[in-house]
Formats: sequence, structure tokens, C-alpha cells
Amino acid sequence: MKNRVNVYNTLNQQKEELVPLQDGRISMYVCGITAYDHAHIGHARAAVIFDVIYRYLKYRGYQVTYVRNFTDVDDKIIKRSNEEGTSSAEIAARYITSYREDMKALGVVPPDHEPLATQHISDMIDVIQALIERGHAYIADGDVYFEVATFPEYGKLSKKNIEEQLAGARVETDDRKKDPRDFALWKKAKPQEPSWPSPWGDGRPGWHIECTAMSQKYIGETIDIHGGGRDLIFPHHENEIAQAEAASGKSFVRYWLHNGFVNINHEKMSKSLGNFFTIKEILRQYHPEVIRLFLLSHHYRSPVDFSPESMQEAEAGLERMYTTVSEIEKISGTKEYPPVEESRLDPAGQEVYREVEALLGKFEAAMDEDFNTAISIGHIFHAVRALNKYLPGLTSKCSEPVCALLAYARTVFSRIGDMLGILQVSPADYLEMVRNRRLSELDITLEEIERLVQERNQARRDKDWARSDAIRQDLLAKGILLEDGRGTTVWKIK
RNA sequence: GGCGGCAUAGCCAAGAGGCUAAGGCAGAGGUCUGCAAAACCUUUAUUCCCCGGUUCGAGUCCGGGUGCCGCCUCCA
Repeated sequence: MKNRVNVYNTLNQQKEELVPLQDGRISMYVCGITAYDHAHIGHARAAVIFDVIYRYLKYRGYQVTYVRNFTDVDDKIIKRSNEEGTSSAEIAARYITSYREDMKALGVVPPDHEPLATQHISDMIDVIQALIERGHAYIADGDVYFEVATFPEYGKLSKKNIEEQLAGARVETDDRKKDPRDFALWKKAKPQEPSWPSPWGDGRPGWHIECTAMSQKYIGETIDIHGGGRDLIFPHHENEIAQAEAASGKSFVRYWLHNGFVNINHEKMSKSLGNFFTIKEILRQYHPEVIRLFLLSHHYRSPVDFSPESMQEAEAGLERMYTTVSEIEKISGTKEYPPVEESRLDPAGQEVYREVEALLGKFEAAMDEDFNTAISIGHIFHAVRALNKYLPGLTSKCSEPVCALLAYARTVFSRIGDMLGILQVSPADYLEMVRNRRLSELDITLEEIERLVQERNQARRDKDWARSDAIRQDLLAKGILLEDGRGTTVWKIK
């Protein structure tokens, strides 16, 4: 294999070489959603980031097993089901469906396994049983708690010492717990709540145990990559480590990866602040690839600010890429060509060839450094510029070596696009889609535009510049921008 | 209060000891154009929040300060 892949590991707070447990195979477990409401742009960020990591690792030749769970039993789901007078299973099913719709729309490829907590109750019971047997958990009136004091390494991920752990848990009132830090593995059934039989009586699992049980089932006792949002570091992932390592006696996760938040005005999105955007809302306004490009234009660990301005920036960037690919296709079509023969190209062509040839390597180098998609996108723009410089000098029908070069450029763009999940549709379709969407917001029809453009072209042939400019002004006032070029006039929505 | 993170051009954003500090948007000048637009070319941070220190050499490491954010309760 080529260069090594380095990842930032939250556990050691530094970048490390990614060395999987088994050569050539990587296991990934990413915490999914709690299905009690529609997913928001923050969920989209986590999904898209790990989607790209998944795609990239596969591209690098690893055999990847990717698991992303659904939490379908939980306080919030129960609360919602009681409010609506329906079952928590129905609430969960509804929002799992919603999430899957969103993921499909965003082009997030399905993980290899998407387990549901409620379908793994017996696996969780087994883990809890093992923890009790090993003296790491205790039963208290139908509840089962993990005894944090029996796991001295508790706090190693979130870097909390024992005083802080206690300070944080201070608000805890209910106490069948031996120690305020102890957390529930199993919760005794209450009326109006879903429950399952267990050796300790009817009840339901605590939140953290599902990831431990399901990751063990689908991956094994040690996972290579465990991911999720920063907010899961404590307590969720800290507790997962405690449960899993106490139960198995083995190291649970080799590399912990955590993505940053999506902010609104530099503040974390939250329902209480009302600064909350669902994926569905945003999809009504922007093409899914615009959302992906926006998210991937920032390093995954940094916070990103969601704003109309930054979305428009992403939209402009994507359009720039598609426009270039479109121009390439106008000249070379979409056929395959034999490999580029550099010696048959003129110096300008050779320069473009070297640029395109370097692109994939630079892309990989960026991705190898903790999946730096932001820098990889910078490299794409670099190549776009090289192509934009080269293309206008070509005639509309390319010679064979030039066609081969353009086809090669298409291949490289599409390969990179496949990893980032952008440039997945034909450029003509994309540009038309954008145009139609914007057109529907304007007070003018396609026919009207075409008619005025024809009329103006006649005026231009007659050198009636006054008339020509008047029509252009007129259309501009209605939001239509005309561009004369290549013997034809094209129009765009401003 | 404790812990963690961030601070780079008008804006967004890479950069984890050493070639001229990526890239995008916006701005300025130019090429092209009947004039425009688009595209392209040139240009826009002698300097990376401030003060010290380590080093032959520091946005990059260390100490202190300032500001912003997050976690400590459910959270991607």
C-alpha cells in the first residue's frame, strides 16, 4: 500500500497512523441517531463525514465493515409517543424512515449494518450479565448499574478526573446508586413504557449499552474506528469504553474520531434557541451536493457555521466545477478514450495533463492526513482553473490526443467526485436543474426568455445595439443574465 | 468552577518546526467582447489575537494574557 493514513485520535489527542487490527480490514462503528424527530443538518454532517471516510478507506483498498445504529428505545421517544398517544415503536419507525429518506437524498451510502437497539435486547442482556458476573455491575431494585469505581480508567477519553466526574453528577437525585457516577445498564419498567423481560425483571436497556452489544455482535470486541459527534465523548463514549472493556477485558476502540458541530451564528444548534434546521428543510432549498460540498469544505473536527452566505458559496463552487465538466463534455463527449499520450499533446495540453495527473495524488495526500476534505477541494479547484484556461483554446471537436486528455480529466474528476459524493449527476442535468429551480422563483417563463433572446440575436445581427442592450437590460431586471459567447447566447439565472 | 477546543487577508477556510502562508468568495487592474457577462491573467496577509520563552529557524512547540465556543444533563 501507498502512503499511510493518519487520523486524529481523541483518546490520545494526536494524529496517529491508522493501523487496523487485521491487515487490510477496517471496522467502523458510528453512533447514529435517536429516532424521535426529523434529523437536522448536524446529523447530516456526521453522516456525510463518515460516509466519505467509509468511501475513502474502501478506495484505499481496505475491506471495511461499517456499522451505524439506530436508537429506537429511549426517554425522548417514549415522551413523544405519550404526547402523541401512539407507541414508541411507531415513533421510532417513523423517524428511522425519515432519516433513511434524508440519507438517500444526501447520497450517503448505507452502512453494512444498521442495527436497531430493540432487536438486540438479548445481546445487551448478555453483556450486562457478564458485567454483573465480573463484579462491574450491581442490581438495585430492578435497575442494573455499572459501578464506575471498578473501572479505574474511567475518564480516559473525556480527560475527566474523579472530582470533575463527581461534580458533574452532583445534580443526580435518585439514589439507588452506590456512586453518583454510576450509570444505568438496565432500567426497571415503568407504566406506559415499552419493556422486555430480563433476569432482573421487566425493563429496558440504558442508552450506552446498545452500542457495546451491537458493536461486539457485528464487529467484535475491538473496533478500529469509532465515530460520532463531539458531544458524545462524554458521557456516551466514556461509558461505552467502561462497559466494553470491563466486560471483555480487551481494548474497545483503537481510534476515536469525533466530528465538530454545525453552528448557527457561532453557537451550537439547539431546539431551545430555535436555531434549528432539518435536513428536509435545507434540501428544499439546496441541491444535496451543495450541502455535501458545504460540509466538506471544512475540516471535520472544526465547527462550521451554517448560513445562507456559506451555502451560496458552496453552491457557486459546485456550479464552477460542473460548468467546467460540462465544457469538457461539450468538446469530448462522454466516450472512453485510450490512455493519454503526452508526447502527442502541445505544451499547453501537456501542462494540463500534468496538472490532472497530479490531482489524484494530491487528493489522496490530503485525505491521508486525517481526511482533510477542505484541502482536497482546494486541489480540485486548482485543476478546474487549469482546465478553464485550456478549454477555450480548443475547437469544438477535439483531436484524438486532446480527447484522450479530456476523457482522462473526466475520469479523475469523477473518481474524486465518487469519494466526496459530489459530481454524481451529468453536468448538463445539474446545470439545468439549478436553472429550472431558480426559474420557478422568477416572474418569467422559459418561452419568454427564449423569444427575447431570439429577438435580441436578430437585433445583434442587424447591429442594433440599442435594441440589443435594451433587451439584455430588461431580462437582467427580471433576473436573467445573458452571456454571448462561442457564437451562441446562453442565459443564466442571476 | 473544572476540563477540552478555537483565534490565519474584507469574508469563508487549509496549514501539527524549515521551499515564495493552499483554495473559494468579494475587491482592483488587464485580456476577450459592439458594449457587457462568463472565463482567463495579474493583484489583495513581510505576516498568522497579545506578551514572553525554546530553537540556527515557530501560525506551527512551551508559559502567561485576552476573546469566542463546546463539554461537565439528552444531544451528531
